[in-house]
Amino acid sequence: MLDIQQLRTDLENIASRLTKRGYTFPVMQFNSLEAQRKSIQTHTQELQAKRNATSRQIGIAKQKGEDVTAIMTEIAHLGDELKQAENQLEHLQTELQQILLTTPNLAHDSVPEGNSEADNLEIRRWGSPRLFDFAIKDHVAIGEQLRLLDFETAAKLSGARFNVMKGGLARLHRALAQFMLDTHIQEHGYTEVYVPYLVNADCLRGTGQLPKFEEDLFIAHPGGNSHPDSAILTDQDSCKLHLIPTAEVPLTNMVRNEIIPREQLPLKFVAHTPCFRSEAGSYGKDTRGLIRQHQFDKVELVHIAHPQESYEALEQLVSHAEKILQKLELPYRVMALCTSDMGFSAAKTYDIEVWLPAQNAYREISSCSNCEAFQARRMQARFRNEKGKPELLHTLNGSGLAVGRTLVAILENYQQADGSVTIPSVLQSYMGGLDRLTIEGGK
RNA sequence: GGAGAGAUGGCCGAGUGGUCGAAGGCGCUCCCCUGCUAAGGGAGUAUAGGCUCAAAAAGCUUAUCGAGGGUUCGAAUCCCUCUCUCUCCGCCA
Repeated sequence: MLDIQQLRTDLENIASRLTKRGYTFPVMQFNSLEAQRKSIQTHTQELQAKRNATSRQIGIAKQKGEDVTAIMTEIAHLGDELKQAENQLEHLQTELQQILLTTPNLAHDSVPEGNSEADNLEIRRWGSPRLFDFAIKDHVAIGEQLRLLDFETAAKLSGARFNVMKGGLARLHRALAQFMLDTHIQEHGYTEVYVPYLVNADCLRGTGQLPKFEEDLFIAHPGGNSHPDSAILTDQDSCKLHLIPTAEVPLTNMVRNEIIPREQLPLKFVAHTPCFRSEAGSYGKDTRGLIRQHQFDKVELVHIAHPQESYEALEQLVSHAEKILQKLELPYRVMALCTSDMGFSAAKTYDIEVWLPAQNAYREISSCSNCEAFQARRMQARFRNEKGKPELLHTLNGSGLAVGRTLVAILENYQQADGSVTIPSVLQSYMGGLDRLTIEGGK
């Protein structure tokens, strides 16, 4: 959420900066609502002040035993007038709030301008793609031939965009998550956190998924839709829980409505969770394989930082995610997303893209963003600054990494001519010493 | 699932219709006193808005006592709904 003060005083500048992100801010509507809000709020508060003063007088008069009927008749219709004004004001505030809640964050000055992902800027590359002297298979072919990856069974259980992994592959998947968590808590100073996978609407509003992107989420009603309360309470947040689309949501919302002591900053959290996404807008995209699933695991990194330190924190966050790929010896590149390619809440985003031989391309495996105060303002997440006053924090998040996609990268980059897959050396201890996935070993 | 108790400022805690944004205490900040330390005296100490103002400062003002409704001229206080916490019983991975 943007700062409404800033919008009032610097509207044209902000609107033009949002245009660079491909967002058209409703300037006229905002101005008109603001003008109305101003006059009606002033009017409302005058009426409230009058009511308060009069009521106080009545109290004093009654204590003295004086007759109050004169004062009472004087403000007889104040109540109705006030109620009407309050209703109008509330209506306007809601509309303004709606605009604020659906306006994306402003891009940081260092973000490259652009109209599509083609305008993203490559920052650096690490490693070089392996040369193959046999026909490269994609991860689906590799996994299915090893009989460790089973989309047919997954479809029977749940439908498209789900997967079933077995044997060594399931274990490798688990090993990856463990390895990532261990690296972040032991080498990068993160606090491991276990979080709920179902969260309330306030959380999703806090991180920016709601109200704009509800169609991307899965919703869970207690007792399902036949729940006796669901008919009446459908619109209320209380009976609606959403499956988390990323652990960013619960991790970041841990500081919602909190004031964090300065000396505790930065907070660095890591969690391994499943993520659930409806992928409503991506029909026909990445339909093959593990790349785009309704359910996938991710190890998520979140920083809660002092505003002056958040851009330094972003660089650290990216380097922490990169470290995982380096240890796994997977080639990757780091991209600075351009203005039009960034997510709703981000002020600046780096994507890490891993090399996938079968696609002959780098594909996103991590996205690391500094949201500055955008989420913190929605969440009222603050710290006590040097003057002792509460001030909005900066929040950052990044994948460290997406486990499913990392698995894809390992299968494809470590595939062998005989159809087996060697296991990266850092993972072998997590696999009971196993160094290779084979058909025989998968049983 | 059954029975009961509760939710007040950074913390503890008083407050059951009227100058209550809220006593008192702790903590914190500043000042005074004091060889040092300890003790003592005084002042201050919530948050988010709005308006005035070029701006700062300041002033005026509104809202907030778990959340949302209601009653009332007036609600921390009364009524309703919800959420959460605690105690006891039952059930349970």
